[in-house]
Amino acid sequence: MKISNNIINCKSCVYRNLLYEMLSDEEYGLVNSSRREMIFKRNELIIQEGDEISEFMYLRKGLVKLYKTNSKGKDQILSINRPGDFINLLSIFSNKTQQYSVSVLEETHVCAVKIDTIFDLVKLNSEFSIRVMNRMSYIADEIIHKRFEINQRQVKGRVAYMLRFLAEQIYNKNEFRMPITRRELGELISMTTENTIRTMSEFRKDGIIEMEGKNVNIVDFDRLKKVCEMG
Amino acid sequence: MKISNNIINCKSCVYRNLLYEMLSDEEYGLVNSSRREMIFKRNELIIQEGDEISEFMYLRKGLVKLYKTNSKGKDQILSINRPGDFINLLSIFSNKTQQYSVSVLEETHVCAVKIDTIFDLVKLNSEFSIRVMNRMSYIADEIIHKRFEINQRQVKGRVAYMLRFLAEQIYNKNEFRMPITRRELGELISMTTENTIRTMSEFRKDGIIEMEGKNVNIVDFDRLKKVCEMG
DNA sequence: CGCGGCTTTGATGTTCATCAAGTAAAGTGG
DNA sequence: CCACTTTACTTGATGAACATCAAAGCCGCG
Repeated sequence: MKISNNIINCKSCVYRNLLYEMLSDEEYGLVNSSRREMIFKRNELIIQEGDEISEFMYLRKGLVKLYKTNSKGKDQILSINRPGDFINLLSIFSNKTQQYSVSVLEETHVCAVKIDTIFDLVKLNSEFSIRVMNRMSYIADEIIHKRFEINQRQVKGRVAYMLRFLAEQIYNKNEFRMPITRRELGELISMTTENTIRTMSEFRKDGIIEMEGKNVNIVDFDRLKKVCEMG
Repeated sequence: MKISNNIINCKSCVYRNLLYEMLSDEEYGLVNSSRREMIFKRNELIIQEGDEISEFMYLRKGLVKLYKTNSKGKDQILSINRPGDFINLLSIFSNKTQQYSVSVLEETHVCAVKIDTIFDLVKLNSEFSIRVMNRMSYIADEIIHKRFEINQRQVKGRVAYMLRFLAEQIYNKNEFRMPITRRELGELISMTTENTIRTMSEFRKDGIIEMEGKNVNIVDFDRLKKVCEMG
């Protein structure tokens, strides 16, 4: 991780609209003065489960995974998040410690604002409160919904679901470079690395995808959809 | 469902402390004037997934299940909730429609407050906002945490986990009447009814529990714990 | 260039879902 | 309130789905 020297003007930041647009200049000054900006490289840890929560963090750019480690040392990935997802928002208001770890899949720019500043803003500006609640609600619903979808499928359906997710929601393309290893893909859909790979190989043999290392091209999207919907 | 005639004085309500304690008398009057109270019997539906959200609802008394129905008509239970858990809180601030269904396991008293009143209160009272966020955060974390714990276990561990949950968190006793059917227990831990029953029968044969119909008595709690922790 | 982590495939066994079939309990309508 | 119908509960047999173990090639990085 390195502290960003080249601090980007917040006026041009997408979050100015998403979260801060209703703040007065004075209120926004509070954010800015308690804000720091960081850049993380792939595999770096942004948040460690169990750490004390002192800042509210959000992604300006990049891709991260949100996960928990169980007592046997195995990780379970809860979600993959992009800018707009407030990565520690869920725990911030009920816990003193982080409930999930967050690490970096693709180079990520993070803004961190002192948690006390967020509380101050909630007190000062009710529109801001509503926005925060809206984002919390949205993230919680999304995580729960995704786990629900994954849970009711078996292996083929799960892999298909995640490939669709990556193509449709992350990259908006049928061809992309997988941001996660096969093991991580397994951790995301609750199956072993071997079966994850086997299933992807099967999709390739069936002509649903092309695949070379981390590069994936979904050549028969309709059939992928069908597998995803069937099971 | 019937509308409660015998409206209980809110001053004596546990939620006066949990959620409303910082409201002024005037603010509290807003709640009261837009509030209605209902009583539901077992198996009645309080909230239907997809319905429009017009009220914020919370349990005064009782036990409910929160669930989603998949495209094949199968239910998956997300959580079992008691008073203090705000049953549609999670979706309220990001969705126009309910994301989960809620139905009754044990006779339940519900208070419903118009959603607009909640928004008004958020605007009027920032302490109230913080409380709402705290509860949202807590519920989301709890649902996600439970699914995480269930997911990493296999059948025996899952059943053991749920029996512990019922004994420790719902009834505070080793002997209780199961509030859910075997099928519902299966829906809660993502396994078939048959295997759920088989596993419970096994626990009985092994002398971990006694069981007669819906009545369960955990006679060897240490061993149940061990099964729960092992797998 | 060598070491560790990632990827891949095959063989094997375990876990679990499904099907079947019967008993028990609970709800429903005359 | 009893006959009837439906839903819940239970056990066994079977096979499918999946985890585990093993072995080997590959890739990237210090």
